Amino acid sequence: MDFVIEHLKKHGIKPSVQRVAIMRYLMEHCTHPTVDAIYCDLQSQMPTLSRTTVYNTLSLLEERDALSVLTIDSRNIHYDGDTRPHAHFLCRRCKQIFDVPMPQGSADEMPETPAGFKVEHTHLYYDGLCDRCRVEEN
Amino acid sequence: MDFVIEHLKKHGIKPSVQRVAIMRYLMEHCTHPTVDAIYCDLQSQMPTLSRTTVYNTLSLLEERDALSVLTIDSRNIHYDGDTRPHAHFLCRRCKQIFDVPMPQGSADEMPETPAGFKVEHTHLYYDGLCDRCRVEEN
DNA sequence: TGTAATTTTGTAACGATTTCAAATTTATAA
DNA sequence: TTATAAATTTGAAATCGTTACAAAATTACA
Repeated sequence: MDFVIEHLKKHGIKPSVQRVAIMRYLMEHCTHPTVDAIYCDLQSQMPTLSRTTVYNTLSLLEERDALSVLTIDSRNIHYDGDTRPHAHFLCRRCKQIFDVPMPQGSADEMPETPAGFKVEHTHLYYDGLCDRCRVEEN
Repeated sequence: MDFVIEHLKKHGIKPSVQRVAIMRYLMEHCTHPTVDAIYCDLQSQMPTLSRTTVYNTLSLLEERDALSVLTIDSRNIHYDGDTRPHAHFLCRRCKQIFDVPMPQGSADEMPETPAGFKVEHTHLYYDGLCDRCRVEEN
C-alpha cells in the first residue's frame, strides 16, 4: 500500500484525496513549506483545492502527530513531514530552514527532559547565517 | 545607575522613556509576555503609549540582542527579558510558558552547535502538559 | 534659541488564520 | 440500488496580529 496512505491510517486519519495530497507533499519535500507554499504548489494538480482545506488538514495532521510543526520562524509557521527527531537551522538572511542532526553522541538522542512536566514534543532550533550567506554577506 | 538603563546602553540603545518602560517590564516579569500583554499592562502607567511603539521597541531590542524572542507558541510571539541560556516549556492546555534549565551537566551549557553554520542563537523548546494540567485533565 | 535628527503616535493597510454555512462527497442502511 | 445520515470540502467574510507611513512630539546639537 502507498506509504502516504499507510502513514495517515497509522495516525487514525481517513485518507481523503486532499489529505493524501497534502501529506504526500510534506513527505516528498524537505523544504519545510508554509501553508501558502503547500496550497500554491498543489493548486496546479488540484484546481478546486481550498486554502481552508489546507488549514484544516494541517490542523488534523498536527493533532494526530502525523507531522511536525516548526515555529522557528516568527513570520510564518512551517511544516515538516519528517517526524524523526532532528533539529533545525533558520538562516536570518535567506530565510531557508535546514535540517541538522540532533547533538550529542547517539544521533537521534533528544536533550534530557525537564522534571515536573509531561513532555510530548521537543524542538531544538538554531538561527544565524548559513554557509552561503555567511560568504555573501558583504 | 538603573540596571534597565544600563542594560539598554550596553546594547547600544538610547534609553527613551518608552524603551526603558518596556525593557523594565520584560526584566521584572518572568511571564514571557506577548506584545499585547506588554501594551495593555503599560497602558495604565503610560496612557499615550502606542501599540506601534511597543512593536518598534521590541524589534529594536531584538536587533540589538537585548531580549530573547520566543517562537515556541505558534499563535503568538512571546518575549523574554532574561537572555541567559535556558530552555522553555509550553503547556498545551493552559498555554503557560515555563522556564526550564538547559539539559546536560553544566547548567548553562548549550547543545552542541551544528557544523557549517554560523549559529547566533539556540532555542530549546518543550511542549506537553504542565504539572497542574496533567492532574486536572479529565 | 533655532534647526536638524530622532522617536513616538495613530490610522490605514496588509496578510495569515479562523469562522461559518452551504455544497459536495462518502458511508450506511433500507 | 436508493435514500438518508455523516463526514469532508469549499469560498466568502470576519478576525487578529503586524507593518507601513506620515504627521506630531521630543530630543540633540549648533
